[in-house]
Amino acid sequence: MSNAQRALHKLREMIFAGDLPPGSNHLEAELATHLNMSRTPVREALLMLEGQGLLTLQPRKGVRILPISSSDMADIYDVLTELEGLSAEQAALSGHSAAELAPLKTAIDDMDQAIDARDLDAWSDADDRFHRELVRLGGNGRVKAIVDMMSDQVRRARAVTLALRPLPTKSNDDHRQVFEAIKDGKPNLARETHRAHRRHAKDIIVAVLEKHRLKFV
Amino acid sequence: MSNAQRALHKLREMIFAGDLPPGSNHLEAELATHLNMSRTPVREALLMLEGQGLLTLQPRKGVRILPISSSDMADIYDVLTELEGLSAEQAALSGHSAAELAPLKTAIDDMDQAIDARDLDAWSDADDRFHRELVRLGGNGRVKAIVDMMSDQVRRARAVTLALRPLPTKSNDDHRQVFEAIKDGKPNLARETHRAHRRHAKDIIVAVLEKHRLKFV
DNA sequence: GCAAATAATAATGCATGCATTAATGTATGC
DNA sequence: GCATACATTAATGCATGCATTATTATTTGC
Repeated sequence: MSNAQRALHKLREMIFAGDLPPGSNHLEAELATHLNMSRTPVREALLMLEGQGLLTLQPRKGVRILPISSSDMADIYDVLTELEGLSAEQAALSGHSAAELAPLKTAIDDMDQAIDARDLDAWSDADDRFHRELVRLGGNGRVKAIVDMMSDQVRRARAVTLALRPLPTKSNDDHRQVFEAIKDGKPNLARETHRAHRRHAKDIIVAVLEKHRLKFV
Repeated sequence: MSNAQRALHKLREMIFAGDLPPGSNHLEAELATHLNMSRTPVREALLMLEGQGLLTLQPRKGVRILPISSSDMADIYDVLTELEGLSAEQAALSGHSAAELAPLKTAIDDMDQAIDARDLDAWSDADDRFHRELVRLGGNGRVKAIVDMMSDQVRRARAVTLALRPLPTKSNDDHRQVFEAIKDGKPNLARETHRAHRRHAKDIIVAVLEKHRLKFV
């Protein structure tokens, strides 16, 4: 694995772990020293992360980790609503076998378990799996790439919001309905059910972000 | 303007002009010589273009300009259908003034003129303007960024397909209906009308690409 | 004559150093 | 005392060169 790849992964980790918090600035040289390599591969990694919307390179001001406002999150959820809705529709149209749908089912069951156990991390992990699997079943590579990027942003915001909101006990009913619609080959139902699910999730997370926006820089 | 920026723009031009055709391979050093700069800024530009899905960097094989298959184009149009549909909906919800909607109207009128004059380039240009303006009116920055990227790919494919298909005399009726729905504040109508328009366009371009896929590498 | 091993070639990945340029601090004139 | 000009500082942007590594060519053994 190249140094640039290593830098990319490490910097992503640092961003998601909060070592590089939203709104903070960092010099290329600092990051290079920290990563124990020269500026060249670090710069390459930073350019890629800029393309992914996680930061911007500001000449002479350093690398700025982009904050996520509530309106950013609204935009992101709107995109997710459309593209995951499309994925649900396409998945229902594809006539996937029970075996192919198994990971989706597993994710839903895991969420149930996590809710019973009041385990936020486990729930969050299973929720991610559900949405990733849904998009995979949709079979559109571009959608997958876009949703992955947007999900990164959601994950960053979730680091703040998850502790601030109740366990989403109800959302798994939605997931199960989407699953059934896909299994039964009902594209329109799958699509609209999932869209409604995402719109609801958007309202919740945007409200939480608005309420606690002072915590964001 | 930095050399890296210049390289980015120049390489994009070369790709869209067909100087770097889909499927072709090129060495970093060659490109750097051609652009009259060192490999470093060229490499930075290439990394950005890789992020935009126009090419891939293959160690020791050179830069490969990505070909566009008919199934790629189907995926891309599906994304455009959803996100532009969302934009039309949001634009209709925003209560834009006649002045704000003027560029959209102008683009439609220009397409009419281009059709009368049998001017494919002018039509293509006005069509781009219409879609870009629609997305701008939608007011979602993420949607705009994604649609811009996908539109680049459509433009690359269009370089091949435009000469192969008849002037889209009918499509301007669709555009006008979308415009009216936005002006009249009918989000659902705007959304569904535009979605139908894009689905139709998808069928046409995919059919053309399938028929002439041998021309693509 | 063919296969495998080895050598030669060539392109990338990265470290390094320097020139450029923006930002900050200092001094000078009014 | 304030504003403007100048000097200083520091970070980036980029050129350069080299080490690494994959590919190709060559050789050698069978």
